[in-house]
Amino acid sequence: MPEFQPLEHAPAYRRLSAALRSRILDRRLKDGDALPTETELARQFAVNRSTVREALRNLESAGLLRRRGGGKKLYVSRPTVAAVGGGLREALTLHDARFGDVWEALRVVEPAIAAAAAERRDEAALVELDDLVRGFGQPTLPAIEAVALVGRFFRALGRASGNPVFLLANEPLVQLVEPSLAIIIDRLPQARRRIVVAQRALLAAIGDQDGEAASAWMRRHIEDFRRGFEQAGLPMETVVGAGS
Amino acid sequence: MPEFQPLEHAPAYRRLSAALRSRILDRRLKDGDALPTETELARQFAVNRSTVREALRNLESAGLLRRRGGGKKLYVSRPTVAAVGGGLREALTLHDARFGDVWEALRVVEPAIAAAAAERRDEAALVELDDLVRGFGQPTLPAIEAVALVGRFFRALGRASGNPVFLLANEPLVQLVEPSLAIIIDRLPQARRRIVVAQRALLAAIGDQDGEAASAWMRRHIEDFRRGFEQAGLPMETVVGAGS
DNA sequence: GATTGTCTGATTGTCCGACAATTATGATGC
DNA sequence: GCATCATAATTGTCGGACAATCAGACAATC
Repeated sequence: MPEFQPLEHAPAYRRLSAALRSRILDRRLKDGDALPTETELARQFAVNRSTVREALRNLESAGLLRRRGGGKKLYVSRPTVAAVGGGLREALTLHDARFGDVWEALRVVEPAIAAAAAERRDEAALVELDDLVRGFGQPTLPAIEAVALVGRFFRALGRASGNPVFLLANEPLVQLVEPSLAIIIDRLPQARRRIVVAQRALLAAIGDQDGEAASAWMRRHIEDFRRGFEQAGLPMETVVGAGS
Repeated sequence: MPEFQPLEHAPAYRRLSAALRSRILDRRLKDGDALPTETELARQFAVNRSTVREALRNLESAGLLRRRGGGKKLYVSRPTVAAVGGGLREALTLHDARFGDVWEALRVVEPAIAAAAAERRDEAALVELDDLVRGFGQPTLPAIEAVALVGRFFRALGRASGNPVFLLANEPLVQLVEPSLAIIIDRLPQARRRIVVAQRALLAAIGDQDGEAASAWMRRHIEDFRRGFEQAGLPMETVVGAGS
């Protein structure tokens, strides 16, 4: 005998946010559209303004609504890559992802991203990557900024891949790996040089639209990263995001 | 001269949710802990209960707080895989991810998951996979349920991989692919047989802890999937999630 | 003893009304 | 046309209110 399902009596603020969410997902509310005022929404849905506000907070944190530059109006928006990636990073942190887990994913995903970027890159992406590689090459760069540049390099690769799925998968990995990378760059003097070499080789392969070479170099780059991690005295079982 | 940053006067509900969020992330509030009542929170943070509620809605939709089985109390929780994956699916839908993009990611990620699952699977995972394969083998199964079983097969693989990063990367892909799979199973009579063959081979490889074989079969399985998609008359440029 | 009914207090969901601070809007002057 | 300013509209936050319902204690019933 099948068990009964608990009958659902969703509170109004959730029904309301679901209603707005579905209107956004089916594009009846497009990216960039301004939402009516809270009072107006309250009138249309026949609920109190407080209820409307709870529903809005719900959608806001999902990245479906956003405030533009200090204004008060809410606009429909697509979740930004950074926001979605941040949520994923949070989730992974709370699920006790270890560095080894992240690295395993990096090893799988990044070579594919590099290959796709090589095959689909345009001129603008090439220029951006070149700038970043050049910037990282400067030996006087503080560690913090060096790490940030590596992050931007990986993100630029993600964009150059032209695949939004890669873009979104890439982001949390980069976010999770940045703190570890800071430690490595801080402790291992040779780390920077190895990164420079890899980045230059990647840039060349991408310039040649040689996906195979890009993928191979990225594989090497990621392997290097693991070695650096271990040489810096950090075990692969380290839980990522523990320090943040 | 660097430009001035707009000074941040974040509204109270956002500061409050940030405060709670950081307490959850640094484990001062652990998974499973019950939150104080809204009135008590309002007292402690010296804000109005309405403000507290807006902050809570914020965390609730991020999956950091959850209500347990019909109760009223809120408990700290880790975002579920399904919830995070759903958010990712939403984001990808709004970013106009095409089937080809999803497929490209599948081709990269799933073989790696299969290999990891083969190497790290335990008995329980093996039994579960066997059940699912057996269930899918029944020829009288309605299409809807067949699709659901395929989804559960992929999810079980993700769990068996023992890598939370894979688990979370897997989920949105499965969610995005399920509708397409339904169409394929509906239109192509041979689809089921090919899936059964692939699942059986995967199960065997995983039982043998043969990561190489599991990876190879999964690659074939995913290639099959693309062929099925095209034979069903759907172009790879189809925007996924357009119909939902 | 286990289940069911009843009471009581606490808590959530929702509403109403209010007001200061800030932003949008429209009129005004150049 | 463009800058300036007064005015209206909107958000953020507050206080209080009340019905619904949930948790726990206790009594009644089988």
